[in-house]
Amino acid sequence: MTKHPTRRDLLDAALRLFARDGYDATSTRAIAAEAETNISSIAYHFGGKEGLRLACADAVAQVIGQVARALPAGPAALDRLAARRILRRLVRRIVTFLTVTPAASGIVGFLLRELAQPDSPVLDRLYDTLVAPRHAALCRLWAAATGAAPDSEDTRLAVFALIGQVAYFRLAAPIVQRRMGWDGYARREARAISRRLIVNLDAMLAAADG
Amino acid sequence: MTKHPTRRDLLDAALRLFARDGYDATSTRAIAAEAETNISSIAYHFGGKEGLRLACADAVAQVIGQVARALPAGPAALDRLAARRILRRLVRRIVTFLTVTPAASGIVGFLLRELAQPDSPVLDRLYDTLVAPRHAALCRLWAAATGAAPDSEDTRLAVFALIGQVAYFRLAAPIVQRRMGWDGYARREARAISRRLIVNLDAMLAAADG
DNA sequence: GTCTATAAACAGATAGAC
DNA sequence: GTCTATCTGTTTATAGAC
Repeated sequence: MTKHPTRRDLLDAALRLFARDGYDATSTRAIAAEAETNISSIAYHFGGKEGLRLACADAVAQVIGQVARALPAGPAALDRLAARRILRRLVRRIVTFLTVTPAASGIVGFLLRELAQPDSPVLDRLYDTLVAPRHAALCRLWAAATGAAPDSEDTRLAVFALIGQVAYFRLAAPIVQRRMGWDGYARREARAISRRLIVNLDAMLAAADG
Repeated sequence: MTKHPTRRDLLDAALRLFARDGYDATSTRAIAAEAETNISSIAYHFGGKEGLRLACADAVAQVIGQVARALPAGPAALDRLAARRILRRLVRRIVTFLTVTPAASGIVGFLLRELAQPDSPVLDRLYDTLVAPRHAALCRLWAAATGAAPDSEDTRLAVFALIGQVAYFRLAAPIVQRRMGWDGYARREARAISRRLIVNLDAMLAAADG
């Protein structure tokens, strides 16, 4: 055995299996086998299956944070055109990440499964450190791009709708790919999705101009 | 005990629990308890846990079929305005169903969990009887409303994007409601979501007019 | 740090009384 | 049809050798 089973291997394996099959459907035996180590190493490194789940949540939050780093953090004033440019870049960036990045399937699959579960023990952590600040930043960007109030109900809903149409392509990937006749997501498919979502974004922005 | 435990009770309980916690995380004991009957009645009525899952899939397909019944089945020619009217009605109808119908949470939750699982044994059935024909009908409607080709790649993607932004509000309901400061979805919330999604739909349609 | 072996709880399925 | 009781396999966690 030339390769040492490590903490990192377990984390990668767990993220992949949690995303594909769900937390409960994934046994620690399967994770250990995928990581090519033994079961008890999970308890050693993470304290147990639940600890591994929380570690996955932290890893996911970190990666998503990187992808969304194009978002301006502060409430700096942006003119309309600059804000719209950033929004378009973000949509393209997120679609590319969701489709062609190899680890994206696991990361987003894990995230969406946890978010769909109202009483998930990792939801609080993910919401406070990831969802709330990023969504607020997107709302400020949307407000700058459209002239709407950043805290208005409609602004927040518009941002959720924007996120929703992007996220759906990863969430419902099996049926999307089947219906499109695609074997998976690669560069060409990412471009086709990106193009349509940018059209939609521009249409929503144009509608805001009255 | 005035109420007889029945097949229907088991189906309702299973749908609710499968949607909330996922298939694997739901034990037959929990289903039986929720239905106020005993475990072995699952085997009696459905042959086992997997049979109950398939029965849930059939029930879901039937209800969704009812909600989408406003969709024209045939390839009858529609003028632009009529097609757009139907599209708007559908969006409102689906949002209302997703938010205020009590059973919607269970039905959609179950559906989305199954669709997210590439190798789910019920995916094939749901895809053939529900997803593919409804998506195709929506594509024809979209084509009639915009002048695009009903089978073009972009038309199919546009329809998925449209579905995605609606579905997201049910899928990510926990974070949406937390961020919006909502206690749940009721009439007022459904109207707010509907209003934004109709704005987006009209914007997308307007963009198609060049 | 990594392993084997095992404990204690839990799963789904089923036999058989009524 | 509905129930109790139980079988058989699997789960997570852990004790302890190395």
